[in-house]
Amino acid sequence: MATGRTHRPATRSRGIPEATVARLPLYLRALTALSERSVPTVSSEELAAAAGVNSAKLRKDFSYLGSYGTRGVGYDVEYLVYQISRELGLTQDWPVVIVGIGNLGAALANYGGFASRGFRVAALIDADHALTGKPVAGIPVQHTDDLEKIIQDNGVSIGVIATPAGAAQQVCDRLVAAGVTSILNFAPTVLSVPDGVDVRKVDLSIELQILAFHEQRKAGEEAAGEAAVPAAARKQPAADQGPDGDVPAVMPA
Amino acid sequence: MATGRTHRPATRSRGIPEATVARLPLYLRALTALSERSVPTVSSEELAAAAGVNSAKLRKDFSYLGSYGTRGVGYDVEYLVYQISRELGLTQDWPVVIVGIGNLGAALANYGGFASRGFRVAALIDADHALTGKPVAGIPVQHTDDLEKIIQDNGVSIGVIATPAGAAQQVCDRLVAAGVTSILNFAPTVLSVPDGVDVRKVDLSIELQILAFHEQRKAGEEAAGEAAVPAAARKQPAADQGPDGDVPAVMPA
DNA sequence: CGCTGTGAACCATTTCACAGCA
DNA sequence: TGCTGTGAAATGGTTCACAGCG
Repeated sequence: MATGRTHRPATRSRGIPEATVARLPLYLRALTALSERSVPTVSSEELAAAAGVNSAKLRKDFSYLGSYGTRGVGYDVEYLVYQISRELGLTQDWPVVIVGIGNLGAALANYGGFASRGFRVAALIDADHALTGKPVAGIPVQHTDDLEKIIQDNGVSIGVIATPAGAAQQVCDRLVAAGVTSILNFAPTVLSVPDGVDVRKVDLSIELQILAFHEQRKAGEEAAGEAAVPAAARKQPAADQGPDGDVPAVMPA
Repeated sequence: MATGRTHRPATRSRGIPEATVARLPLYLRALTALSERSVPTVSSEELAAAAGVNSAKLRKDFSYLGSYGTRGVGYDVEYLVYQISRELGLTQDWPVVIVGIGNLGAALANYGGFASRGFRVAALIDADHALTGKPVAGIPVQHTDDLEKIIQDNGVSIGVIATPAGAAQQVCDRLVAAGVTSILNFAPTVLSVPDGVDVRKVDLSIELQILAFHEQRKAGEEAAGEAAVPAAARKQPAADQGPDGDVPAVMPA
């Protein structure tokens, strides 16, 4: 979900639904694997299984791109790989900067998945002078002072923020001012950006919390009756009121 | 969204929409920040701004939890923190294991956001004997051989997979067999799991590809020269290199 | 009066089911 | 005949707009 105020009201011309765009990389990955095994064609059923979706959805998705299949046969793997790559803009080179070279930033710099598609880590940037010049994943870290120059010299339009939360907005502002128009944010903060700038966020803690929600519910169902919930809680900075079951509760204070 | 074949047919009783659940951690984070600043109450408008959503959505979301606000006033911060925490299951302790202690696994182990909520890193597991016993983030890495025992001894129900793609399904199967019912997957693979097991995935490469799609489109619009997005993005025309020739993204390890 | 809570309208996405082509 | 491509229905989510309460 793009976070920024990026609600393009009506994506003119080739309006591909956002949900479809989000699945294209999935199809691409599955197709790439098939391509490596020299599989010439796939049916929507097979490809859907490999991508983890159902076949009707896949066919509908592809129908937004055009009619690239052959009835009675399926899809040509190589051809589809190319079409999807092109649609995603992966047939061009995307220089990317990573700002914040801590544990996570270093992991990202080393992540093979970047280079393998159209992405290229153009620079690593950190505010810590002690890191400046030190190579991480074979690339010397540069100092934040030079951020603007780095962006401009490399024609970077995509930035990755892996700084602590406190620094993220500031870094974001500088990236945007320097010309970056797409940001992948790993810092646990809501970034505000001007219109026209896309932000996507990845938040580990949020993902875990969503899992916890479902996990909790499973535990509840399991113990059919009430009064279940194992030895719970160790958290309680909560408000005065705070039994367990949801009392019709009225606000305290 | 949860990836696994986890279509629970009818979430009875407290049917909180998935989309709402996904936003609760966002609200919680914003509320926690307010709580730290000792702000007693917030309006839906203010809280929505802090969480990066609009106020109508926020109010609708909260209405699924119950009526925790006061008309004419707003929401009591502490009380809401408690209610949302409880709803998400964060009032209990969730031991988590991280499998695959490469760059990413180490970054995750060091990630403060885990511990700060109800999550506790119960164990780090890796297949590399050279790592066994070595402390990462203060926790000694254990060997994959002991995976089942570790899961059971610690009562772990949430597992994080940060292994290379090739090992992910196997690790997943073992985790599930040992009793794990929620998985956060960082490996670029579609995991198949039995019903009742939730899988969420985080894929860096996919996020970047989605950004690239929008970025490419911006470049196109710009060329059309309209009274649109001023964004001064520039990117290398880039050699429209071959359609394929890319390697499957493999996670660092 | 101000702000929450919520029915109802609206919009996006998914699923169904089948027509139509190779 | 088999599988794609796609209208149409169903579902899920968002936004509107205002009634109702503190």
